[in-house]
Amino acid sequence: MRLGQGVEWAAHACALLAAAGEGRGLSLAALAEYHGVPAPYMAKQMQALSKAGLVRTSRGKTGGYALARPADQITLWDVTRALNGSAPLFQCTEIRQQGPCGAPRAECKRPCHIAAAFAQAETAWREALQGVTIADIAAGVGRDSSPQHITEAMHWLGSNLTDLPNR
Amino acid sequence: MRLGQGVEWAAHACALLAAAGEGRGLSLAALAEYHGVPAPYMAKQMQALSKAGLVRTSRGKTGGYALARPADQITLWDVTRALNGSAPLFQCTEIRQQGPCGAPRAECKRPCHIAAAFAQAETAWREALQGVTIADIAAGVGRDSSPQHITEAMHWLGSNLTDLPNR
DNA sequence: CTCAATTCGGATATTTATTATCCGCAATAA
DNA sequence: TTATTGCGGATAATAAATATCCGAATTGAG
Repeated sequence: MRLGQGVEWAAHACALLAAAGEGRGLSLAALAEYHGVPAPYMAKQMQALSKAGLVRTSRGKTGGYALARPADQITLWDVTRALNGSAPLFQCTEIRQQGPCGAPRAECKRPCHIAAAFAQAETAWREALQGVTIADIAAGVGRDSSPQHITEAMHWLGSNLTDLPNR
Repeated sequence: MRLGQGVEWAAHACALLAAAGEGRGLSLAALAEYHGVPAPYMAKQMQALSKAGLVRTSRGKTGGYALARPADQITLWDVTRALNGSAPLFQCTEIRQQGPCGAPRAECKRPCHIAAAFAQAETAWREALQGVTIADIAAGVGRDSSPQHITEAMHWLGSNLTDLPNR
């Protein structure tokens, strides 16, 4: 089992958009080029973010993507759910009701203990992701990078930024 | 993304073996029949449990499976890892090093912040599963079942149990 | 001690989901 | 109007999970 790598791409894209600043965005081509990934597939991830309301878009000559709300109000869980869906990791098929000694339906009002345990574990996972925002990620990256690298990246950003209309 | 249903089957099988008692086991055919699942595929799950050392096996005329250690020393994480592997849910492909502004290797000694956040979330998930044992599951099932159902299941167990050699 | 019954174990097809891509349509700014 | 951009559905290629089979090993009975 493995989380789709689209989640990774989308998270990096959000972090980059956070660095772009409020109301400013990047085109799909710029996002794909910055991360060195194929544009058509990156498009799919960005569309998912748009559909989930995490980014806002503008079409046309100066179109592109920008964060729909401040970076400290977008969590990694939001991104994960947008791309990977919110379906539970563990899906109970109620095999306790099958077989020669299957439990009668009357005793199955509450979920199976195994399913309940997995649901609780998944909640712990989700809450951990909800505690990390895109702003946290962006701040961390800035802290780890050398001033030289930051200058280089900011220059690249400056020549690719686009102002999005005030929604 | 979804956890394989083999995990569910294996967890139920372990709970049933816990009810069988110390040193007693069930054949593959019995395990499959009890849960109403195809035997050949159940075999695959049991083999994985055996390979991970969670159950011990005995071949021959009176062979079968039994728990390798007390049920309160086998956690749901053990079962999950045995069947699903211990590979991380989120696999970082280090795209921060790619593209025109790729981070130099010298700044990538520590893991990417996004990967670190997912690793932390996965730890929370793992620790939750480590806190639930097969004994907990078995006790919970017993608590939820009617005396009538328990009697029925115990009778079925009694006519299918097999004593495994003292390893 | 031999043989036959019964089991586990690894290797093998089939099905399903994910990944990756393309092209026509709608929308926007110059 | 026109060039440019994102959106959406449809479509191959790839990986994973599912389901199954047959050989090897072991045990109990004869």
